[in-house]
Amino acid sequence: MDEMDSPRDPSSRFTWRDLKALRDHAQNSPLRVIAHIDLDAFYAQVEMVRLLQPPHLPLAVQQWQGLIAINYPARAYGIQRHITVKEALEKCPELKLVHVQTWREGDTEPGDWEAPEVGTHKVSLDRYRRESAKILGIFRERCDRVEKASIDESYLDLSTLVYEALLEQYPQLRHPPQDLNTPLPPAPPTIFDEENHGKIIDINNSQVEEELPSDWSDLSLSLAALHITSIRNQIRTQLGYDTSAGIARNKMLAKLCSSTYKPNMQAVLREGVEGSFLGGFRFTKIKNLGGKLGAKLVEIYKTEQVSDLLKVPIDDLRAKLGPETGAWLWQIIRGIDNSEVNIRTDTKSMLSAKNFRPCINTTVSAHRWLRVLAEDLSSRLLEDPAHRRPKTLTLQHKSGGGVSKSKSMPVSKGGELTGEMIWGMAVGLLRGVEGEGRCFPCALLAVGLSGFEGREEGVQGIAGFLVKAQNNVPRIQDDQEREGRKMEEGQVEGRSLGGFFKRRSTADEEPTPVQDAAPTTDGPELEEFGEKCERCGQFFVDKQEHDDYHFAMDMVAEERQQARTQHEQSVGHREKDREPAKKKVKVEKGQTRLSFFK
DNA sequence: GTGGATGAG
DNA sequence: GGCTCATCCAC
Repeated sequence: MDEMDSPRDPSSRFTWRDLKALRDHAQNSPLRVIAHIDLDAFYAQVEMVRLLQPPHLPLAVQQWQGLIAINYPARAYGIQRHITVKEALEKCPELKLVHVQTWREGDTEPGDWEAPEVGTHKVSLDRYRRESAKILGIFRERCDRVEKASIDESYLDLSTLVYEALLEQYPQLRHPPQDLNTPLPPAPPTIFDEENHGKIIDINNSQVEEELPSDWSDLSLSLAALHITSIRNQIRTQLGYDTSAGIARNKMLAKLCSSTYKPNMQAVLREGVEGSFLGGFRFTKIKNLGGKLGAKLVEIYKTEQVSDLLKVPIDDLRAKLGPETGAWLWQIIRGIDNSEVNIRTDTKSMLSAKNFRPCINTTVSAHRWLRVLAEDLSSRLLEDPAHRRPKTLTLQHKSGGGVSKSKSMPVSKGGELTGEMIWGMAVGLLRGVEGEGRCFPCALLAVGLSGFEGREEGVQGIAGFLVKAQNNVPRIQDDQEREGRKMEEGQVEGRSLGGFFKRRSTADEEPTPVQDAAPTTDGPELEEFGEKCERCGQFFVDKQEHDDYHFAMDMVAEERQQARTQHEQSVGHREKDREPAKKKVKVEKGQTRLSFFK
């Protein structure tokens, strides 16, 4: 049996250990299956569904005079992101334009104003956040490991699901031998078809079947692709949205994959073609190489092609980029990416910002805008299902000259964090800015909340928190060659040592102990810092600052009342963006064979 | 903990 | 370009 690479060699390239690693969604499992899903022209689709626009009509979402989302029919007219509304209409007079929702001062909720003015309104993305949450809900319903990457993108780790499907479909995999290094039994042939799996990326086309004998890796990808097809169908039938997806060994490849055949399409990157697939890309397309690090690479190596970088020895990369960044790059351009799918879904910070053009020049004006930002934040706070509180509040300020600075302060514990409280704190911080130097003219104000205490979802137990995800670190570290720690060569491990110890089979795993976590320090008996305010019950440290809060609050109280009555008069139509919108439910192909996953 | 940089969408 | 969000680092 010493014959190398015999085409008829029945044994699998994978071992039983690899199969267990798949079950445990280990980051280094060679059978790992990751999907990346994103929504096509997301904001535009949200408006199309809401307004019952037929899918073939051109539509764009507008923010002031710019476009922030353009649906595919509109793109066919050559309408792109950076052109103005005027230019877009010249290219396509029948273009349907929808402005994002906006707030005005005193509004208690954002509205659909036809022609909001940049001087008096602030945009609100709430509608898209809400739709995003619904979509995420479906992902999580169908997959136990979901990472929300942005408002319109998610990663799904399908490893455990695929493992379970494999066992169900191939019972011979249920009985592992003593020695886990034994090769798996031969895999049955895998047939991909575009109807059910999506596009199959094979660089050399027809030869692939010959060059790549089928193995369990193909089966894994196949099962994953079927599941993703089903999930995408669910998104379309329940919510009306088209998505694009990529299915591959890891996050980086999955993401590149999903963008290959947009829109409304998915692609599978088969085992064995990763190299040639990646080699064709400009490396600036790879995550973390789109900015300064990528530019630095271009400068050093005078190329943008991944294929050229493949010729550079690892030592050279490490010498020129620093040991960690160099090692990371060496791996990433070879398709090696062990970064984990991070199952955290609630956001860790919130920011509400407003650019001023032209700049604002008075404290009064600044206070009024802060009020709007604060109201935005407090309403978003209310929608947080976990009802969490931030630890820190930050005020950002950018002067007319472009100099930006930020100030932050702890958020004292207590009752509900209202818009007025947020506003009061922001006003206090602004006062600090004013004290330090030129505050006006002011080009930007932003208020942020961060340090949310996570009553985490707990669905996954604590396993995920024990792993520090050592291996995800691009960075430009010019001078400092701070070696300090080891982290050697290509093999960035970090995980999996405890893997087999910790986890039993998924079937007999005991319910994860969630709620005994520890009462933490939170609680009524906790001693508060500082002094308690007679008026509002808040605890404060800096009396001056807290007085400012009340001062500012009183000052604008009457203006607010005024603004409110104005608002009520002008609110004409405010159709809630409910509208079940049964859009285009056409018969979906490929549903029948997917049921085993459910 | 705070404030700046960087990167992404 | 405007608006969010995340992570890392120096202080």
